[in-house]
Amino acid sequence: MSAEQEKVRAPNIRDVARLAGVSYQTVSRVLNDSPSIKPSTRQRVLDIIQEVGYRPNAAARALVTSRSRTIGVLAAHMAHYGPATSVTAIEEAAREAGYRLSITNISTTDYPSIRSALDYLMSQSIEALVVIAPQVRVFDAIRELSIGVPFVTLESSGRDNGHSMSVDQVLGARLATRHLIEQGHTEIMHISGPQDWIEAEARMQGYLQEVTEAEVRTRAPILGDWTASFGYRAGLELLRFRDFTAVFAGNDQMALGFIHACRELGVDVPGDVSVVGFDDIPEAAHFFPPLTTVRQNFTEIGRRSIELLLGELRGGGHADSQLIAPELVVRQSVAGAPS
Amino acid sequence: MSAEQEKVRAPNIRDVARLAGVSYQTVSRVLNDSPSIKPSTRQRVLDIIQEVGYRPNAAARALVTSRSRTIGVLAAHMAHYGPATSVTAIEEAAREAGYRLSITNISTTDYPSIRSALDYLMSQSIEALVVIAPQVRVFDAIRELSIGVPFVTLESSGRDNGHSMSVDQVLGARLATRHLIEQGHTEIMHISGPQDWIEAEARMQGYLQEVTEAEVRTRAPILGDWTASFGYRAGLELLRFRDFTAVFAGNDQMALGFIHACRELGVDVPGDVSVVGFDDIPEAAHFFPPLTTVRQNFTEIGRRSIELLLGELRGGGHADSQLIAPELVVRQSVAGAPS
DNA sequence: CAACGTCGTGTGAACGGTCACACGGCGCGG
DNA sequence: CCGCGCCGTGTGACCGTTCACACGACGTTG
Repeated sequence: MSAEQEKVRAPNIRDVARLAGVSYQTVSRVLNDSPSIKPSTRQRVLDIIQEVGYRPNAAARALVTSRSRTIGVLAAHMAHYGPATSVTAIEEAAREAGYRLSITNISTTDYPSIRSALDYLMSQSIEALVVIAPQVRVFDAIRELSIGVPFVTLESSGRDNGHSMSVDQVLGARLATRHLIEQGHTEIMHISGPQDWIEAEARMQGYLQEVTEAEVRTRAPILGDWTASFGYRAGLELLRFRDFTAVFAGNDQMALGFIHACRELGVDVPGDVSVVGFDDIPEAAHFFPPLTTVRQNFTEIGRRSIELLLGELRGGGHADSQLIAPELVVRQSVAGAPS
Repeated sequence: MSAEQEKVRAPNIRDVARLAGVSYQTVSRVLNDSPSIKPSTRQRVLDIIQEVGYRPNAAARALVTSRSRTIGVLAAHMAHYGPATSVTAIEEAAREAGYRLSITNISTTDYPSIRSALDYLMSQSIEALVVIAPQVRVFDAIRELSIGVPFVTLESSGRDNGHSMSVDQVLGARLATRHLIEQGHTEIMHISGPQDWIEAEARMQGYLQEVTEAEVRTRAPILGDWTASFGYRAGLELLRFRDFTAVFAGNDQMALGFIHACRELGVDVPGDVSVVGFDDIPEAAHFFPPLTTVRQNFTEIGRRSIELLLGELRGGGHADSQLIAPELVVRQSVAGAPS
């Protein structure tokens, strides 16, 4: 009976105006802090707003200004560490700038599913789009559907379309591979991510570049799926022929799985085989052995992607792609090549 | 010059109506598939819609119906495995039901920050709210701010407010502890999560209950922060006195860190000390040793929370809290107590 | 002292939909 | 043959805000 808010319409701008003894336009001006308004009037309006708990209606605003103040996020595997971390940063930056986010996750990357996700976002009249779905297919879809809003793609280095914001995957992979080579390894396997992921491809390129440059024998990478389980199974398979002394895994999870397989087969890491991962997930420092890996700053990526988008939204001129440098984190999963 | 869409206003419902030779109301009826409409008319309208690429304007709809079709999500630590997984499921379920999500993440759980997050969501006139921020404080804030929409809290078992949807944390903790006891352990440490997390508290309760029931000596749990690093440091500290033979960690990460410490100090897991975790993150199966842990189905939680909210939104009568059973996953980090 | 710019404020229309209601035509029962 | 109900469709109002423009008062300038 006390808090029985029986269909009491929320106060609108005219209610506030009436109570403050001004016109609705004046209230609107206060809301959008327009310069020419008498301080005393402003204060009076502000007081009333506070008093009645007035909240501007976002829908009405969006309707009349035709600006939704919404940024769409299209993510694949949003639950993974990297994307999730970036999304968090994106959300924070967007909120700070007065934008809201509309996130959608795609579980499969087939064309219809991308299309439907994009449709879903467009139907909310997003003003900009962030894509964290680093599959080649997604980019094709975006180009093809030619969405009419500024967009930025995360984690898509190498595929420079003028709208990307990513850690330099190629460089990261080179760092990892070079580290292995510097330790004297000449037989280096690469367990890659899925072929259609741009990140996976870029890391593979980096590996390949470094390996050929150092005139070390190139080996055909094996294509995984990012999971620890795959790393484990791949390890079991690979270790039947001990014709390598080091492994560069496409991410930390696969590295973990691989190490698991090593242990099960009595192969010592790093004694017999050295391993380096990619991402530096928070757990990597506590793997056994603590994993040498390549750190990417996902937060930075997220933050800067919104910055870029916002700039484009305001300024007009669209900013260029940016590449963020990754960092090799040396721990204990790499040793010199056994003789 | 080709795709130069110079400020061409998107087609609206009246444009479609004109082109189809009907009134705008008829188009509206087609959109909301109202029953009484001649099939031929409907088809004609549909064709035009397709042809001109008409998209109903969500803002206009929201304005007139005063239904935003938006569900708010308030998350703490959205980048963590559990929340991220739940959010993914929530997103999918919501989208399927024609709702969109507005997600906001809080990094600190002080009152102002919760309040501002809630404000942010309310200003978007969300129709319902999902809270994945299992701190006591958050609940108090919600109650106090008495948001006028149905809400559900995830991961808050034990704190039954009639709106929760969670895995039974107490049961999970009992399962874990009992498993240890059944293996003959009588000196069991518990590394808990932060005290103000409801989950942490519930797991501690479960541990305490089981331990007292089995008439095993109770030990004061140590309060951690969920991170692997904490588990590691705690391990280093704890292992100075080897007065326990088993550890129940509040989550898998802390278990990992603890095991890391063990290894560094030459303590064998599970030979000298048994360890069980909580969550069953995908990596847990590949830890060394593979971690015995308690699995919670985060996807199920997310899915069902939306189901509950949707029911309340449609039906009216609000559903009860639900508890989902966790599952003990036995791997290799637990052995019998050393004599 | 008239003309003019500036300040602070108000008025009408528009944004793109839905809702409530009205309306003509047609089949059917009394 | 008239009245009634139903089917399919149209008309006006309204949701809550901003935009374009107008307007009165006042101070300044020629």
